Amino acid sequence: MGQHLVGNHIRKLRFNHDEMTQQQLADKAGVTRQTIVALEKGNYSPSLELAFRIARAFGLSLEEVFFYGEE
Amino acid sequence: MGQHLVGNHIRKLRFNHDEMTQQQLADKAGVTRQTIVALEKGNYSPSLELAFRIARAFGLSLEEVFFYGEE
DNA sequence: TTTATATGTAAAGTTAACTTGACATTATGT
DNA sequence: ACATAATGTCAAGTTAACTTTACATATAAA
Repeated sequence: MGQHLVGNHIRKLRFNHDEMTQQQLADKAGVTRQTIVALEKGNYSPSLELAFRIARAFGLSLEEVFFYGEE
Repeated sequence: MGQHLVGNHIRKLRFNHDEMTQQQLADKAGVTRQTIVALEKGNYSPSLELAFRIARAFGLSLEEVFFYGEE
């Protein structure tokens, strides 16, 4: 796990976008729900490829979903 | 390795930015030169964290360096 | 009360990102 | 001719992202 400098707004965005559930987002992004849970908890940061798919699921750019360093 | 949907402009950007060498970029991004070589060759796509550090090394946003799908 | 949906958590396994180390090639300069 | 810097490539090892499975809790609806 270590300390992660990458954060995200996934949880917040899920509720702003049709109240998307973890499972729905996972399906759209092509990962398991556990992965979404881990990302929301900040356990680790995603691969760049997954980051793109998640941003795409929200119709947003990478940097609207993920940030480096403190918010 | 697999097929990667994520591409980058690293090699091109290196030459546009002070003709930065692979080693210099690696140092700035905090990885080994082998990692830069692999990324330029498209062997794999970086972690999101590394993607941020590389973009930062160029003073660019993530999506100015990396793209999803065909260019 | 029972059923279904959404979320939380945990642990073991797989895979891909990244490291380490080593050597080859090419070009530039002395 | 020799040295040095930049790049290419290969192989084995480590670690973190991601999967799979499983069970627990909470809420709301029938």
